[in-house]
Amino acid sequence: MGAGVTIDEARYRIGEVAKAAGVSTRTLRYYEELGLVSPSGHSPGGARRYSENDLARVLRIRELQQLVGFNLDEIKTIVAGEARLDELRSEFRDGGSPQRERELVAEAIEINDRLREQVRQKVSRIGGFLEELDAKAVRYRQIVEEIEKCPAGRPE
Amino acid sequence: MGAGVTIDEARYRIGEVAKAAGVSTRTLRYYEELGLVSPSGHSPGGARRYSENDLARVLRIRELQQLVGFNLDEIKTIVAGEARLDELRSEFRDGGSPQRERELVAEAIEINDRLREQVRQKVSRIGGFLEELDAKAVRYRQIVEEIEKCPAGRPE
DNA sequence: TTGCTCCTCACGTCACGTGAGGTGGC
DNA sequence: TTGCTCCTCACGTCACGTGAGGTGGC
Repeated sequence: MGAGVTIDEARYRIGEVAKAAGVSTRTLRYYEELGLVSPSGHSPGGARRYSENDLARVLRIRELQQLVGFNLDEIKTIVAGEARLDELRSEFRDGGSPQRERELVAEAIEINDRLREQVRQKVSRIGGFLEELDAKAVRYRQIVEEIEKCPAGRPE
Repeated sequence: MGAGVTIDEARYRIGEVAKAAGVSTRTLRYYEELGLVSPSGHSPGGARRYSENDLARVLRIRELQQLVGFNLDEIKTIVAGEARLDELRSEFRDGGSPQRERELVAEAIEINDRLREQVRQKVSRIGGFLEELDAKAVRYRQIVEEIEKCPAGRPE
């Protein structure tokens, strides 16, 4: 059922995807084991072949993992929601039921808003941390100046 | 040798420190095992007693771990450098050799600057990610509007 | 044919989580 | 004395790292 044409060709080897995403091949196989990203195809000999879309998924997973700090189980839920949204896009072009469209977009908005809130908090926390480091840098420079001014020790 | 007076009293139980730092008691014992933070004292019965300073160390470790993404081995190096700087402060007040002071401050500045650079990069990356999420949020809202405008399906 | 990359086990590691079984402190 | 918290093993888990030993593709 539906069009079986492969729009996004699977031509990247696992090592190429690993390098592009900054992960190990072991990591990609582990993600596949967990059902997070599977190669869109295989070579006749059984080697994994990834598509451009597969690589994008891996990059997305890394962002959620390293920048937001989700574990792979939470990430699985999020990317599943986003995959549903991709389905929606096809349905939308094919003129699916507007009722269902509304539902799916509402769901996507909810996922995205929750994510935004968490990332905003993270940005704020790490921004505060950076300010502390900057303040420290200023203080250190002042200490250096003080040492230079009285080279023979401290005047009580 | 030196003053043996405990300036910073060790009066917090492990559970209190754990709660205040948002970690488990297991985590605190693990940090101790690695030589990252040890309780400043013990009860007669052998229970750990932490000082205000110990808690600050734990919070510091968490920042470096969660916000910057260092592993515990890297963190050990950093906090060791900062501990040396605390030594410097005592030495400085006691009027130590200005030569040695200069060296230690220079070292502290280097550690701090490296840290700042990494955090800055992180801030920039996560900031970009947040912008993407914001853009997505706008797009989703536009899609909702479009659906509302043509409730009978898509024209063409 | 020679390298290089790929494959599947499978054990190791880091940063803890989670009981098991027992003792301490207001 | 009753809870609650603490103690030390010690095995489990998550997200991979790291070979072992063998096959595939330009």
